[in-house]
Amino acid sequence: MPETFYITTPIYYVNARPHLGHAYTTLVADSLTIFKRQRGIDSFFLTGTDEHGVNIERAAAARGVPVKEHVDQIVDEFKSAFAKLNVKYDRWIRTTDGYHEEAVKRLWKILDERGYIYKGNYEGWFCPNCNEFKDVETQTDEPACPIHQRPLERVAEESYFFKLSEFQKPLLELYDSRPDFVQPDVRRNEVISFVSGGLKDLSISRVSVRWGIPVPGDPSHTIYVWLDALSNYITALGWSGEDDSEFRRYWPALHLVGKDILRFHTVYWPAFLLAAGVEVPRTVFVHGMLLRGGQKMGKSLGNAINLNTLHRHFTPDMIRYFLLREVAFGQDGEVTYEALVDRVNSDLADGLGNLASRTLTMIRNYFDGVAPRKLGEGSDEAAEVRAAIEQAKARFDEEFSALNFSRGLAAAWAGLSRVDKFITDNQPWKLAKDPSARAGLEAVISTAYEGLRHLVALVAPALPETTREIWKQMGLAGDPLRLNPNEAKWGEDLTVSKIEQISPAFPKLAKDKIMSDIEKAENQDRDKTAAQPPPSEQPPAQAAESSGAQGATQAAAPATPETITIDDFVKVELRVATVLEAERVPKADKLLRLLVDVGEEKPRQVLAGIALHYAPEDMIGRRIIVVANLAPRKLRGLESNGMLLAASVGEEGKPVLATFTEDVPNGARLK
RNA sequence: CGCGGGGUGGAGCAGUCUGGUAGCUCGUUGGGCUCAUAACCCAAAGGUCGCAGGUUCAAAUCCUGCCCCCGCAACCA
Repeated sequence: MPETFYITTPIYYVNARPHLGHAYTTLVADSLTIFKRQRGIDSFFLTGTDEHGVNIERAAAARGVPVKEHVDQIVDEFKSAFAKLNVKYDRWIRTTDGYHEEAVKRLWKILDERGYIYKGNYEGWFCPNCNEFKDVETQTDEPACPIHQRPLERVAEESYFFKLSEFQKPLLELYDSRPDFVQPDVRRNEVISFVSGGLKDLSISRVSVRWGIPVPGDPSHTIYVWLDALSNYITALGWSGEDDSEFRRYWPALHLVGKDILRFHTVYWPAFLLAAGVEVPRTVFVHGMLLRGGQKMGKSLGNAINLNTLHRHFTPDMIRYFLLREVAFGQDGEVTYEALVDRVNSDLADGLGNLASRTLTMIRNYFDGVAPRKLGEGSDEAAEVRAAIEQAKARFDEEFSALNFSRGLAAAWAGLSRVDKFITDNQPWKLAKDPSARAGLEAVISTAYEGLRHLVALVAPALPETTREIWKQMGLAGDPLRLNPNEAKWGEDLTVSKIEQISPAFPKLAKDKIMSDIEKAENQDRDKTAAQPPPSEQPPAQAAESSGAQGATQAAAPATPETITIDDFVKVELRVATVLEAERVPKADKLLRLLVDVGEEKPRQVLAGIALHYAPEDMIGRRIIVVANLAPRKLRGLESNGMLLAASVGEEGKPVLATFTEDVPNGARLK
């Protein structure tokens, strides 16, 4: 059977706008597909969108739009974002596609028939953003999702369960017998340790969610979105359908996923497949997160890299190359615009682009535009160049196959710089002035051209657009994206057409200007974001990262500055108070326990998260403003009866207490 | 003992699994060259690889202990 290659990205959850994180995984998959296709491997690249779940339902409702219309819009955004990045997937699956829904139902039936599904009752906490049930210690009345910091929902309902608990052993055997099933090893260890700790049966249906695939035979339930979503990897290929030829041809897959969705792909998904008697994936490769300022991108507003800003200053190839070269795939990677500009300038403009430019210019000037193909006897140094290129090709192949893109590209660039050195060492511009050195000149230029030809084909997966452009400028026929660099022979016969036009493939970027432009754009974004209503009012703002990457958290709806009436305002009872006592709350970094006199009979206990900026002793005797009619809330086991007012300063939201400069009695009301 | 990541020349990082001359990009200094996108080539300066022990012929790498930084979570009503 001929070798095939099937690669998938996560399907992206349509409650966030496409951002660099989505782009990252997708670009990697695209490049890897090009790499495989060059080598003659029958390949299939799948991506798509995950569109079911409570959260989507609610987001649509909040916008007052039918759910399908809502998701259609966001799907379009994803598609156009990827199109702009020059991504060429083979299929885009949507979990709302009819064929997918039918196949998921069939999967359910198989699991049911095989006895892995039973009906029970579920009671617990659910995060609508993660689409996951959470084990939380219920210290407070309203536990929040550890990832999204938003309130969890209490769910107590009838539910179907999947007997995940039966798969602890089979899964551990899988990890053990197939070390490459989960990669890299750090992740593998993480999963093994998780599964070793025991597996509970998994709730796989919801009665309160309508936007989903109905459970066969019991339409009051919908199928758990992760069961629905994960299935896409096989349903996309027609698994269990009328025509399952693609499934038989391409499955099992290489799944690229981010570390945030590790468990779904390495525990639940193979368990579902084992239960259904379907072959498990070939490999789940877990990549890291893109970071900015050491933080997961998008976490705090303002640090996300905006795709539009990126497109204004950089071509898709530059973005793609940068991500592949700069970030060690599998690890977290720091991403900055400055690093991007530097990379592009040194590797692409000064490196590849300049080598092409100088080589082609000499061909035009000395050979009337037709590349010489006479390598001649070949000096020792020419042989070295050839060896360097061969080595670059071998290493590139090895590293790309192992998904070490960064190292592969570094190897290619080592070859590139060997050619640069060769040109400089041999000074063809001097040979050109000496008619008797014609043969030598031909040999030098032929060698440089040949080196460039091999390198351009080699790095095509990382630079699909520009390598094509350079290829054309070089007067070469065919498509470097379809050429197997390993089959290209050194000095082989070629038809080379005359070099027509030489234009820089990568113009050098003006760093200072770009940096200042970007800064301006980012400040504007920030201002816009700041003007948005609070998250609870927004449609799908928070990113539930089904992407494996991180969220440029943006509002999907236009900003509508909210106003309140005077009636709303008078509901808030602000009163002057004096701090009587203050102390740190044990084991809490940020929390102070205050006893304040609000002019009532008894002082009140109020908790405040200001301990990082105010020492307890500084607080005593201070006159402050408290919100007096706020519902009591327990924090760290202590009841807080009110909230004190403070300005929130800077990005970190450093608190600065509100106070009076004149004498005001305790309990005085503010209005 | 909450979880995780990290500490490598001025900056940012790789290398650590599989011990064996400490590498890359940027920056700095000097030189060369002029075909090329003010680019390319050569040379140099610059590192106790967080600290302390241990294993070893040999440790950035393995083992033990410790220090520091950064996220996340628990607390920011």
